[in-house]
Amino acid sequence: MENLLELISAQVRSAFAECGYDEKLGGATISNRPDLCEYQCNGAMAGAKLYHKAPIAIANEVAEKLMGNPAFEKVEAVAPGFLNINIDGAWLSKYVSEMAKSEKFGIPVCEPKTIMVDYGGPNVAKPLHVGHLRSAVIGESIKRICRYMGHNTIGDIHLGDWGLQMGLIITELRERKPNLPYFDDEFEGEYPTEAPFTIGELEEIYPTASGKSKTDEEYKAKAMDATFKLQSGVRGYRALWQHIINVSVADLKRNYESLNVDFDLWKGESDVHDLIPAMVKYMKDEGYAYISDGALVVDVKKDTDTKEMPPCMILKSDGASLYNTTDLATIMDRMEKYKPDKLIYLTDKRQDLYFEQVFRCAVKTKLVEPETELVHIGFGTVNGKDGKPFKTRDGGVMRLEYLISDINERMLTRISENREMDADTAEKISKMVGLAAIKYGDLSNQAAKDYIFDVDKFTSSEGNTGPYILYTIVRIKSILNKYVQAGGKMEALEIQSPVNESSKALLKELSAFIPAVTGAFEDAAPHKICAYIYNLANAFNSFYHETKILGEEDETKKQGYIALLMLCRKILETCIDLLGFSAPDRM
RNA sequence: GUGCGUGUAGCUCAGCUGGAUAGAGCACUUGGCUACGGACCAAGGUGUCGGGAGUUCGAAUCUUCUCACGCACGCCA
Repeated sequence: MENLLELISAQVRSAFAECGYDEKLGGATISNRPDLCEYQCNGAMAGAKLYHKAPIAIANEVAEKLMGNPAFEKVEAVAPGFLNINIDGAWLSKYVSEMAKSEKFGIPVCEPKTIMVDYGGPNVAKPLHVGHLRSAVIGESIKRICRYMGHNTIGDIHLGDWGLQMGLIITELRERKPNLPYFDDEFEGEYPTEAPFTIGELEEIYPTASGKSKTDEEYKAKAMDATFKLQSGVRGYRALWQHIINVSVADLKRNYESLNVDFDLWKGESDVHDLIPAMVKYMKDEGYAYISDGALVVDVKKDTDTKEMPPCMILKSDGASLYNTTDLATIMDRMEKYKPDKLIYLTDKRQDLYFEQVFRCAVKTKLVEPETELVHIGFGTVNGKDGKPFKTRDGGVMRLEYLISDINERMLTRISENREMDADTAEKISKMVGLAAIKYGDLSNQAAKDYIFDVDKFTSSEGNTGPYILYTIVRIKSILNKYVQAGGKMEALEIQSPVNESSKALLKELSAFIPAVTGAFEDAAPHKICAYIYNLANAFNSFYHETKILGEEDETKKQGYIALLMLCRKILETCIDLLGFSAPDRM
């Protein structure tokens, strides 16, 4: 379906053309003066210069042509040359009614592309903390938006499961349990299927080992040796590594599940380890890579650069691979296996320059097709109320798990204050509302900016918050429920023409669904969906307070309201699903 | 030093492909359920859009200079 603004613009454009002006002038926008009109077109003012005519004269001519157009209730030319438009109620309701019957509310069918979203990026054996929140939450939403638009979308977690960190863990394990068969070079039997540690131990082992390596040179050397042995395939080390992955991934899955985040692929850095030698050889053979200060690099400078652009490093001077190497090998692997048209990465914005280098390198070395889109979405920091990075009270790193349970507890208290329900249900609902609070709090901000994680604000049901959106949905569900219980039918209901200002306002908001979602997709900006549903929820609540719905005696009108509510609920639910959370039946 | 980002109401944030009087929410004040969820709704005041200059009929938005803060700038990820 065509977006409503486009339909309006099309009418205005042809009016401009009929008057002998460039039709490009006819673009309409939502009015920024809702007290004067609903939609506006400013083309007459832009046209004044082109045609050496007073803008108001042009506007008058165009307005004249649009008079009597069934789509409009009012079109007037206002000094100095604005075209003020009000849409016809019946025409609008017909449009919205059409939306309600269309697949995906009329989102235009696109030519499907393959899009890979690389997000999450946790390291194994390390607990998730606040820093992991944004990548997961924003990435999940972008993935869902791409998918909803009709693209073949693949989410990959891109685990940090290779390198020195693994060597550190193995070293520390060896210190503690030297008698394990994994460390016995003579051992030729089957290794145990059970891991010799729990997730709790693992989470403690890594920081301990990391701390030791910073002060103890000998220990560090051991860790590097262990890393080397692991990477060269020593059997016991590989078996131990597999245990670490298994234990850790099981825990990660549980954590991501509680965030309603799921990945299609659980690939990691280790998956491309074997591809590196061939890739390096290729880059050398084709003359892309050369030695500089001992390291192997690819130049990625461009003539148009206004800034310094360091080369992209492929191998360190000791010959070891690094972050760049695995990322490039991953790109190569993805191109081969999935042939993506677009790759989207979500990381901290401090990696902007890094990704620019990697992308340029991938293009230059032809790892990707010239038309492959490479996008890095760098997000800002999660800060506390003091504007500094979010910490626990004692200044430590905040574990994501604790952050979530804090919020859930708060929601649980709120629910118990307001409703009577059994403990299990209350807990379940508090988790749903808590998740909405966290995700909406994050997603309603522009990704690139830092934001303040304000627990009081996020969990409040007043203002632009997740709980407010959920409350609105729950309210609609409750009304619809009552309607059904009273024997009302849900089928073949037609949305009727607006009866008052608030119902027209609601219809207008509903009609803005298509541009809201397509806009969020094009800019990879979930906050646009938040802004949209906040407006929609407001419009619904105003309508609700002004209109008697179930008490309406005119049956046609009443059914029209129910149809309106059903659409409103579906659109809200669709949108929060795109954001990555869902609404309970009660709260 | 070079580059990137940010700066909008007391606070948290929208708006940034130029348009009319710069918007929300919170906080503050007041009003509203014998109609469907009052976790709601309605009404009210708040601004050198960091500052200067320029382009334009018209600038928060574009250009340029400048200030403040943050970040990144080859062997970390």
